[in-house]
Amino acid sequence: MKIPPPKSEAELIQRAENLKDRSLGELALLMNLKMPENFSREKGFIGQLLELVLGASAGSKSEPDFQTLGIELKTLPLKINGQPKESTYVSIVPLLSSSLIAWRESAVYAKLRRVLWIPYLFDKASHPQDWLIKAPILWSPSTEDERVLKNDWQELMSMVQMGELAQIDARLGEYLQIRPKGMNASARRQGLNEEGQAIATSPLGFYLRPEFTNKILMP
DNA sequence: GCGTGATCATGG
DNA sequence: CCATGATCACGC
Repeated sequence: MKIPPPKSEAELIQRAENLKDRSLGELALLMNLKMPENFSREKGFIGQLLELVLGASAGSKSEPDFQTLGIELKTLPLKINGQPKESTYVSIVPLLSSSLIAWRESAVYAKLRRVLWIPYLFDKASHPQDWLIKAPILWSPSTEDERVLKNDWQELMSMVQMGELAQIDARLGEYLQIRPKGMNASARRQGLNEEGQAIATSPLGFYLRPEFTNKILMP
């Protein structure tokens, strides 16, 4: 079952709204996919299932999922109280960007300028096939959201570019944080030290804090 | 091997 | 309980 990409934002929204109150098992059946035996391993399954169902196209590229529409797709697991259960991965942290990057030219902005959020109820008490999809939210950051995101991004990227990797941890950033993003703790990438020399470091990613995605759910 | 899709697992 | 740091599968 191959779903073509949506031709317009309106078509994408309509598709997404048709998924409301449906279960993950239904969608997997529709796409002729088997639900994973071990969900704690295939962690990306739900995101990939929704990409397929909605006709997303970017694959593993560093671009928004719906390239021609400029829209990023994000699934968002909710606790039973309706609040986000986890942070949301945005993109890899560029460790070797030699020149200064403008916020609006960044991968983070490219992905966050317009996001289709698909929330779903993550409930450990039931099987993932019974988890329900909630109403989609097509979102763009408000002026104030963008101000904070840009500020976080600039402060964190400044540290990366100044070679202050040792001082970066997940406590920095109001909405946007940096955390490891690799196969495991021994994964290595090339970064810079304070002298501008190449050093080995962990691969890092930008993540949105759950406090922020909760504001998106309850504007 | 790297980036995307993310969630897991433990300490405090 | 929850955030931080660690981890897993897949496509290319």
